[in-house]
Amino acid sequence: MTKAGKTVLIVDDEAPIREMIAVALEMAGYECMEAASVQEAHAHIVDNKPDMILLDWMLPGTSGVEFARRLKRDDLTAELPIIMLTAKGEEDNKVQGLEAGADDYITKPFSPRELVARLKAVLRRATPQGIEEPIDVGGLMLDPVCHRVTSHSSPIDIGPTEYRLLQFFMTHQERAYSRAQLLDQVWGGNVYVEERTVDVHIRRLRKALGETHEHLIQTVRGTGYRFSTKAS
Amino acid sequence: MTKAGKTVLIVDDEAPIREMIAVALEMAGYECMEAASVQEAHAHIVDNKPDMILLDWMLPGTSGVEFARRLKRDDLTAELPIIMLTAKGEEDNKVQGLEAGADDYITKPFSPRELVARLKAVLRRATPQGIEEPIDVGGLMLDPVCHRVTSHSSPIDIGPTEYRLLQFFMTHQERAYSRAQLLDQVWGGNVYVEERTVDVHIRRLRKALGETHEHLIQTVRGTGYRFSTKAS
DNA sequence: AGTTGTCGTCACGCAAGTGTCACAATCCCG
DNA sequence: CGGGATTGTGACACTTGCGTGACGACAACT
Repeated sequence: MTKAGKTVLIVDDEAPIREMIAVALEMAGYECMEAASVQEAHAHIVDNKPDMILLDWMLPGTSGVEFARRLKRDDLTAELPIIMLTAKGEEDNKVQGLEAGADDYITKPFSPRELVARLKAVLRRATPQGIEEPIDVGGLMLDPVCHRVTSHSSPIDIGPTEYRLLQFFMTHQERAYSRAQLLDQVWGGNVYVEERTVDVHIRRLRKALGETHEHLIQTVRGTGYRFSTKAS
Repeated sequence: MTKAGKTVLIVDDEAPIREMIAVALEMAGYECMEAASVQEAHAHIVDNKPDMILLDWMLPGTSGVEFARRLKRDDLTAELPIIMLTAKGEEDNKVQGLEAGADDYITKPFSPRELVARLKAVLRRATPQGIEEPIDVGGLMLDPVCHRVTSHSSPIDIGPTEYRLLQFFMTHQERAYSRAQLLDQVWGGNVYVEERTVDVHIRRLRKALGETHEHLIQTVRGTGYRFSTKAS
């Protein structure tokens, strides 16, 4: 299961360094964008909306710190996580950097491994999860917080895909979806799988739900499937 | 009902300074205890359980930083807020001090007012050391006060990390956590370790719990883990 | 010095999950 | 009541994720 690769904007005036970082990050499954100056960076941020920024301390023109501070002041970009890069021996800048709003701070040289690890940590902290309420439909309950499905409080064991499928259905009841739509919504956009694969997972889900609840998933012939409490 | 005033332990080798600080704090409504050395301080911490520590940078024998680091490493005292005191001109130590685990940092000389303000801020931030009741789940008991885990009153030997992991689980039952979330909550946000490390500690914990209780920690495939009394 | 205990990482192997196919069952419309 | 189209179902190989043991690094203590 490939999760949606996060996009990272690398801001550094030295092209080789940018390249090196980009390669490292792409190997770790991230999307990369590069900018050599604050102006370029700003443009990227506006129209490509990266998930986080790697920002060099020393930059021509506006310095990195200055830029960081500016980003943090702007409401639109205040939430954007920033990791500052700095050359060795400038450790004193650390406090200054963090106070400017950077979320973390790495001194060059660093190992790709460390970079990726910190990046992960920062991104992890930055993504809050929506408050999720349990959904109950006639004794069939799905609790996103516990990641659990129960039928009259006895647990139902299903695989990850069936879980996502059921969750999607329960949050989108009474409406018919084509196999293509389900692939988009449940499997995630850019995966190529046969449409009939949906059928198989529907089958597995029905089986797991048992006679009590399987009728909730209805076949809409020639179209797809539908989750409904009303009989068809 | 304990009295409202928080207890502050002042650690400094110069008696006049300790006195001065003590007077200032008592006027602000705090209880004070004084220690001239690390040994004294340690004794006070163990049997008087102060709410926070004012720690001088320079101390005879073990230095203040060293002491702070030691306190933060020990689970029993890790939550204790620390404010470091240092003479002017040693600002470079700031980073070092904060990294050792200090929560704030004041340079001498300082006004009583500033001291009290910062102290208040730190105390406010500090996790309220709620009355820690033992948690019992089907014979498995974790006692935060004694820092001990027992299965039907026979002790279970686990490492610090497994202890924190178990404590987190027992105070957050029934809910599924990703490895990333566990790293945040149990390891602390600013640590950079592989996510699979969680697996290993889960394993060690399960092993230590034995067949009697290991089923309490459930694997949520594709997501993470969950502590639950209900069967999966 | 050595010893002990804990931690983080890795490599291997197994088991669960996934996607695809072939065939059976069913539907729908002429 | 055929016959083509559509969906249900079981089986299969392939992939992925997790459990597990081992190992080196490091710090604290002897």
